[in-house]
Amino acid sequence: MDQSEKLHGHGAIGARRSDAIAAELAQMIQNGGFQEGERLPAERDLMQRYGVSRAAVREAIITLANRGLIETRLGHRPIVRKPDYEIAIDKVGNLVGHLVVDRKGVWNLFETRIFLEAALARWAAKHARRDHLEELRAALETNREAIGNSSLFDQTDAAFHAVLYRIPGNPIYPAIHKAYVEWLTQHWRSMRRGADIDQMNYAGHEAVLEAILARDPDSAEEAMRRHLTAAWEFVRSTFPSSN
Amino acid sequence: MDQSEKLHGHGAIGARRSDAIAAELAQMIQNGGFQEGERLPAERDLMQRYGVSRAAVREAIITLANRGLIETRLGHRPIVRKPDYEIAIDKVGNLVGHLVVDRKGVWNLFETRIFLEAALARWAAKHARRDHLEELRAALETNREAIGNSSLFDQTDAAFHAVLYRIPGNPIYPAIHKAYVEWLTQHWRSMRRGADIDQMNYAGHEAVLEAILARDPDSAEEAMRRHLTAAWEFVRSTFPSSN
DNA sequence: AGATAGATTTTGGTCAGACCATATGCTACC
DNA sequence: GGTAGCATATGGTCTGACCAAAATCTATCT
Repeated sequence: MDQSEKLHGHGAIGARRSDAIAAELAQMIQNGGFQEGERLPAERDLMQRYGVSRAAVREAIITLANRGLIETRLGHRPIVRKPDYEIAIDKVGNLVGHLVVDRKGVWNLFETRIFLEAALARWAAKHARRDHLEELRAALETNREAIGNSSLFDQTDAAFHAVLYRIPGNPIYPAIHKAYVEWLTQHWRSMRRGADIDQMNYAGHEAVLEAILARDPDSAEEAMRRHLTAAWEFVRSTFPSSN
Repeated sequence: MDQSEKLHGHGAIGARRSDAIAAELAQMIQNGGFQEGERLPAERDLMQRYGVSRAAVREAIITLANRGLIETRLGHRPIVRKPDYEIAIDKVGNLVGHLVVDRKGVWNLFETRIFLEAALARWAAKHARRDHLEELRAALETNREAIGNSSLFDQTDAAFHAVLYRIPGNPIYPAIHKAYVEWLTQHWRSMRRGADIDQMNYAGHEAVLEAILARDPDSAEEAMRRHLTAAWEFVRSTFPSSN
């Protein structure tokens, strides 16, 4: 197949040559034409292969790099990467950052978290295996020991919730959890608080776990909703009243 | 602030100048330094403002365009855009394409859909307002009339589910629904089927609505799970047995 | 022979200047 | 006053060059 012919051929108005090249390379990466870790041809090779200038090739390379499909380093040929769910969801953050700056945007996001975690708690109450329950117990204990140490508490807090995201066994859920933590955390990192707040959050976790252990989906969902709604009250208080 | 100074200063190894410029412009867009619809300065202006070559400016521009923060047209200065949730999620589709090609990847995605819609059905049964119920009724009726017309049925099918995504009043849910439809549809578009399949899916919708109207969350969730699980059986059958 | 240090080559990052295609806007003519 | 045509602005592309970092090769030393 003559690639340059093909690329020059379809004269979609306004379409950059680099876009066509990027699309072509992206498809080759997705279809296995390039394996993970493999190195892409050098820019000077690609410009010959596609019959375009180096600028066009570079613009395509940069597009792929922005998508996370390749890694670029000075002096190196680009390395092929195949982003997983976490990386993919991470990229969304860059796009919607402006939607999550005001109180309403953060609330929309937080509301989906409450909704999802309530459903996860319900799921755990119905389907969690014994090893999952043990994980939850251990995470709760670690969380209890961190009461009073703000940064450590946050860490163990997230770890407790993370277990719930792992229980369904679908890699998409942990990726979503990571996104929640990264996007939402920055909004309450600056919060001053004492051990009493930690104590309250710990109590919330405890209630959730108790309901799960009792195999009571309704209570588990309710406990999680109560816990996260209470947490939201503090996030909300950190926002300027105008927004 | 002397931008060129700043940009040349932090010599983070491997960092492209265009990345720094893109980040700077992206922040100005998000912070309202540029309003939606406004036009960015010309490339030749930006190269002077940042003290870099036009290639560097162009690479930054292309990065922003890929993120959907600006629109570029030949002969036009770039136009500032602020992507909403739907556009953002759209962009992710490019990234996870390779994760949604084999059966396992599609199942992971479909499983989250079952999980989410089951929770949405539960929510609707508990909180749907009268106008929501009326919307559901109307959507179901339209869906019934489309039985036998495959493409029209798919359309009204999606429309019925879309109502459920709208009920919580959070714009993130409809965006997710759009993503599901776009990412998953292509895997069963090619499916041959008769009116009997439409009839089955319609019956599923009907059962869901009945449970919601009866304000029975458990039944609503159960009906939705049954409906989507049945739908999955057909998607699954379209995959090569090897994957 | 193997390891190490230095020279050469590869390769991405940047710059400069030019030309083309398209959109915009001005100007002169009707 | 409206319209056609010309000048201008602007994005898209090309060519060729230079720099910096990494990789590779080579010669030297142990």
